[in-house]
Amino acid sequence: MTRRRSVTRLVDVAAQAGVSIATASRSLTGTNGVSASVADHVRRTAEDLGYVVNLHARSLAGGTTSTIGLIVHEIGDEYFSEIASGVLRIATQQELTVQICHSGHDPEVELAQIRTMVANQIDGIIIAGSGFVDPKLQAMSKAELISFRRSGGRVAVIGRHHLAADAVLPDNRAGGQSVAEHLLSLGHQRIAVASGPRGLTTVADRLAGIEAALRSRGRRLEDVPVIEAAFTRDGGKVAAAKILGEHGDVTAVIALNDAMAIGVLSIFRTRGIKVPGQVSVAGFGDIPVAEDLAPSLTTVRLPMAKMGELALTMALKPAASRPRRQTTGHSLMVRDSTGPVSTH
Amino acid sequence: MTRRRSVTRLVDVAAQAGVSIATASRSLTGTNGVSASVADHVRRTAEDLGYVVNLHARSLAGGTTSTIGLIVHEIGDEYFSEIASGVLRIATQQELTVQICHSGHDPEVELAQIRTMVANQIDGIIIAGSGFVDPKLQAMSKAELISFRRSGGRVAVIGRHHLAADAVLPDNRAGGQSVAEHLLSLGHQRIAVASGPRGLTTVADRLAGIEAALRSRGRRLEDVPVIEAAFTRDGGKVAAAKILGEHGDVTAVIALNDAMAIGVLSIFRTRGIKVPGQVSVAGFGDIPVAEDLAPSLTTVRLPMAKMGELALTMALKPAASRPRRQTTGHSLMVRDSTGPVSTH
DNA sequence: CTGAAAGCGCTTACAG
DNA sequence: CTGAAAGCGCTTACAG
Repeated sequence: MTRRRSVTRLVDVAAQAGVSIATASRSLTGTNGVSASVADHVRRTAEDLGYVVNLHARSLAGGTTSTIGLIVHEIGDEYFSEIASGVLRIATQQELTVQICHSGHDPEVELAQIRTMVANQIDGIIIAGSGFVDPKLQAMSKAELISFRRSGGRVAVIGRHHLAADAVLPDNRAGGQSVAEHLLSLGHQRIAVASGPRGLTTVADRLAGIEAALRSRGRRLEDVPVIEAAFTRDGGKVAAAKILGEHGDVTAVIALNDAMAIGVLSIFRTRGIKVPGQVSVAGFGDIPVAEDLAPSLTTVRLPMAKMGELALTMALKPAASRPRRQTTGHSLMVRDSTGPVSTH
Repeated sequence: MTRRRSVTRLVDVAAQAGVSIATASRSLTGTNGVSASVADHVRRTAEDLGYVVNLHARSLAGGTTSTIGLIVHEIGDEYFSEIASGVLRIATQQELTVQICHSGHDPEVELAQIRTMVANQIDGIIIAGSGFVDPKLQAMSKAELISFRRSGGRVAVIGRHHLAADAVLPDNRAGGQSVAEHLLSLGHQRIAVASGPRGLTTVADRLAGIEAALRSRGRRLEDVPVIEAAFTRDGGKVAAAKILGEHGDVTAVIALNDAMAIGVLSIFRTRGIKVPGQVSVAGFGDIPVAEDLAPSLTTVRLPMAKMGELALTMALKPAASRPRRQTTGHSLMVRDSTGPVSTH
């Protein structure tokens, strides 16, 4: 954009304080080897002059940036804004700058964003979106991240990726199992799943958990309608409409995230379907509003903000020889949207 | 952090392509004055080598960064994540990097964040939090922004601030008036307000709108209990409890944002208070989930994502001689949480 | 403890 | 159309 007019520079501070720029630099960065009185004087002078260091110059000269990049699918989605909130909490605390961008579930966009971040000499990258079941889709991103790591960059991902990076692993599989078992134990036999794209690892893992629960009762996932739609509220609406149309006999719906569950509840409300009287509905994630829905939503709680904190914390540690994994727990929040299967 | 090992630099590309770094630079930035064939060759070479420009060096040499800063109170709040989503939409489109940070309703934190951004040679700053009624609280921020603008930086704020910057002005006053009139016309005489801190301009403006509606019916704001609490869901709970305890006769509650309204609904549900049968509840903002609450929330719709888009769009335009203001509209979304005053 | 100087990786007048 | 060179504002060996 426009060329910036010159502002106060280190050389101005040094001149004003009557020292060399080397001493001025050391005083301001807190490098030792400067007498306390001189350092103090320089700092005061800088303050008086309203000096702020040019981070680009510092980065170029010193090789550090103190900034980390955060890639989310869509910040308007509460799942990601909670994660982002956790990341920002730690970042503020560590005086780190955070760059944020959308990937929109698109591997090509993700790759472009990673490249931009690398170009920005970012210190670390956190990828918070779901991975893809097909490793080919992220092969380019993977190559980019490997070279980034090789040059000293740090990477942490949230969720299962084929990116060979430190990872925070949400308890998707076990969570899926818990919620399915909950419904099965309430007597539900005809369960449908409002699912996001099965190409996403998040979706695949949650489905795998549901499958495990079914298996333990001698049933198979293949016998359960899994309706794929967008991993959003609108996707939930689409899935709900389809379930109503094609599988009118279901007594329970598991939505694979809370956004979809909200869409399902919305359609059911519109169509006058009683929840949980006629159909039980469960979600996944436990975004803050889940307990304020009516009926309040039974869902699998994942510690989103905590996951953001963990990811950044991992990224700040020196790289290990092999990728670290940190699993989160989950808890099934049983609320009002699920109940025993009605027997009439 | 750690010093980065050297990666492919422009000089490597130039050597490989057999041209000077000046020509290589021009080819890559698309500056004209390079023969098409040479430029093409350089670009291909760069691609082959996986070259990505060092933005810090570019910034230092050229004075541009292509990055903008976004300051929100808290990204976990849907109001701000919607705004951020709008900002990111435009930013992606314009190939701009976005730095994001929390201010947490704290003027000092805000000031520190602004300074960091200025130090980062950011091209533009967007402040999305509410302003403060007391101009003194942001005097330092204002000074910082003025000097930032003087040196070529661009600033846009969302909401009323004493910052003398381009502003997107949410329709807070008119919105407050609309929602109050809605309730008054439903026959409600005893209305309480679940309010955020009155020191925030957002709160003050919404209250002013409510006051205008009351005045037009010959009533005064002073006669209405305005319960101040945190501008969050928890604050809404606190306010609701207080209203129930101290003003048990109210028939309607206006919450000054949707987060507070959700808290109010939550308490009312717990206490078994029928909405809108016993008490009507209205919010402000229309976050996406508002229509999915039960009862669905009557609220003032503000185009949050659009506001984010507008703010960045303004910031990208060359500065005008005097601050521009762009007002948004609002619409009252009448849903199920408000109804006529019960007459028994 | 302090300073002169090299160098980080680019862009952009300036000259040809 | 192309290149040699200066310079952006810092940090950090290297000398003293």
